[in-house]
Amino acid sequence: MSWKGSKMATIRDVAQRAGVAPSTVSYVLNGSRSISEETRRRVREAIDGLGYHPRASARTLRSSRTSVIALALPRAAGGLHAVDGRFAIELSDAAHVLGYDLLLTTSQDKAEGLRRVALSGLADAAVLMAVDMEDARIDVVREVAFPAALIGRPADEDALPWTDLDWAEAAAMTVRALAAAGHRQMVYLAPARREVDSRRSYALRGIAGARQGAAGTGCAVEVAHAVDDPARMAALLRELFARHATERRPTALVVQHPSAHHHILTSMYAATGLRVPEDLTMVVVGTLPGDPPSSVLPRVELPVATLAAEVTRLAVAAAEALRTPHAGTGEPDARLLAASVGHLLIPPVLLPGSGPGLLPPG
Amino acid sequence: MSWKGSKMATIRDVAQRAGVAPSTVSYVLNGSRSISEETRRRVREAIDGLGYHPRASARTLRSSRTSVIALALPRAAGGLHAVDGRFAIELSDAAHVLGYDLLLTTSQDKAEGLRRVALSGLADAAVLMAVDMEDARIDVVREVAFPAALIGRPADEDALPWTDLDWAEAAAMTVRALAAAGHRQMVYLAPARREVDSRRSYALRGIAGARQGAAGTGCAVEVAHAVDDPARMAALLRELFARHATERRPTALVVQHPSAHHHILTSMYAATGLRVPEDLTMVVVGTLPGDPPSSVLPRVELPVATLAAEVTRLAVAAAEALRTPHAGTGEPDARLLAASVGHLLIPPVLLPGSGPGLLPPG
DNA sequence: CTGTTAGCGCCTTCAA
DNA sequence: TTGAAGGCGCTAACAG
Repeated sequence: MSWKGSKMATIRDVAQRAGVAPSTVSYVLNGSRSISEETRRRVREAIDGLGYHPRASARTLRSSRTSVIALALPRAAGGLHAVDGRFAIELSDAAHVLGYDLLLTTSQDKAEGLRRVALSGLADAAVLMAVDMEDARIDVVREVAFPAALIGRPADEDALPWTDLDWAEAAAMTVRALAAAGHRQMVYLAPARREVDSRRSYALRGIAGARQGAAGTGCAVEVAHAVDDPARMAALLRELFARHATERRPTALVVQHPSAHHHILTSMYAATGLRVPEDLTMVVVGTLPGDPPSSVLPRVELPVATLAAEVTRLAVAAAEALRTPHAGTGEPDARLLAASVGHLLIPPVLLPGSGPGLLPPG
Repeated sequence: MSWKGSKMATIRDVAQRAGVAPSTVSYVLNGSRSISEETRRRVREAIDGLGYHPRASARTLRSSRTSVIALALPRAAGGLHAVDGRFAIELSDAAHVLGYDLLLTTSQDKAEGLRRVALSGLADAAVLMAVDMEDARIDVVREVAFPAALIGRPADEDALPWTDLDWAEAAAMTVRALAAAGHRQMVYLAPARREVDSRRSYALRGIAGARQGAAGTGCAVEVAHAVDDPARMAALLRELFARHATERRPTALVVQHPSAHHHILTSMYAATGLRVPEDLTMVVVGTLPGDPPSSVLPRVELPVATLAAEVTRLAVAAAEALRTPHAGTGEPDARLLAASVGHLLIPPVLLPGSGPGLLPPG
């Protein structure tokens, strides 16, 4: 078979074996011109016989297409959310569906990895995960005119194509639903303060949505920030729920910190003496689909697979737009890239959970 | 700057601007021969001035090195563990440390993705995650003589280099520690039956270790398999802990299903009326470092970062071994590849957790 | 210490 | 419907 010790077969070996020209083999391979059935069969046979497989580097050098999409993960301090890994895998699947491979780029210092991948032509386009409101990586891809699409809604919505869950509406809808169910006091436990300080889009929009959802309902919504340390989180929960007289104690807790809600759920009783859901209604925003502990609670899921598929589509579209020469000048046009910008804001769905729902305890 | 609309700078542009030969620029770039300080400086200036960056495809075509490592994720039915994504990210970091990028390959049908990546020369080596005792991907990489290393200990330990947590010892050590603390009856909740049916290495070895650990202690260890569905899991917990008379009820639960222990922790009381840790000692095997809900429990952590670093090292070593010509014949030798096989079995550490430890309730 | 040159394997225009 | 030939950008062997 195709033992790698000797030289591997090339397109010329195939041509020779099939008794045709190398170009004919190439055409058979990528079907860009009509080939007689007989020739095609002979070429196919030679390919199978030699175990031939085209070399990606030669293809890319010639055609300047890689069939690779780069994924720029954030990798900020402390930010090792389970959701990042889940996205990586879903994106890999989505890319394969479109005929692409996925290259991981944990961009650490000022998006250096992303810039390197773009400049060295390792990928045709990039997907940027977990964007900040003003993201340095956005400047990088624009500077080097590299096709890219974002998971996350940046402040400048027209700079690049993006897709995102509508976090603001997710939070607002949740707060409104709790208010309608009769809650008067609630706590919105937002992502850790570091996420807010680094202006992560989902965190800021979620908080804004919670405030906006409360407006007009007459509900009091206190916003707090999750902390990583278990002991400090327990202290925070005590502070939030134990400092009030019983009749003024919040009756609902909305958690937007996706990686903290397990911990909250398991430590709530020990920390505050309150049981979920008997003594406290808890709703989670941004859970991963298929997570059993979340499925008992009312929640808004983060549609990871949909987001992955959509952002991949947008990235590929951007790559194609850049490759297509402009009608007038014959050159690929930066404005064309901007014009191809598309958005997709996914409307949140509030799922009931298998528990007693949103009604206040008692 | 380096606007992509026009043609991008090549090594010849740099050479011209610096007044040297293209090869000189190449040598400055990869330092494989001594260059005068003056020349080096001029070349550097030209590179910066033009915003030049070498094209990866040209490099690869010429040198047949990609500086890319492929990661073959399993992607079996239902197997979307949080640990997979976490590994992907840690591996990406580990690869970057060694100067490699990481290409994701969600190998679905009979490792087709992996075979394609190997044959098309997209990567220098592969890392195979979550291997089965007899893994089809092992046959694939051997068939095409592609350098690879495994996360997970296969049945044939000498086929390829691998690294793994010593799951058998982790389970045995846990059971022994519980027995020493005074437990007489315990439950070992192993990974889902599907993991066992597909002969996942960590699952089989964990179960074997639990049994072996029990032998000689006089302890009764019942092995059960986690299930995904919350309702069925609750039923299982009831079955395991509620069917015995109180004095014969198991007093300890060891959970090896890494993605299920959150759910078990949150649903145990509702399902059985037992509280952790007041009424039941619970130990978790294979938790992810930094997971707050796990840190309250006694546990054996899965050292993801270490495993990622080690397996990357092994994969790169395998790639280099294959590239090095055999002393005698001048050809790279398949036996050399086999001889370079290395293993690393990481000894488990039983962490105490922030709770009351291993002592039986009451 | 530096320059010249021959490809690596493939795609694609041009010619038949 | 097919063949011949040039070159994508880079590295490394050979020559000075």
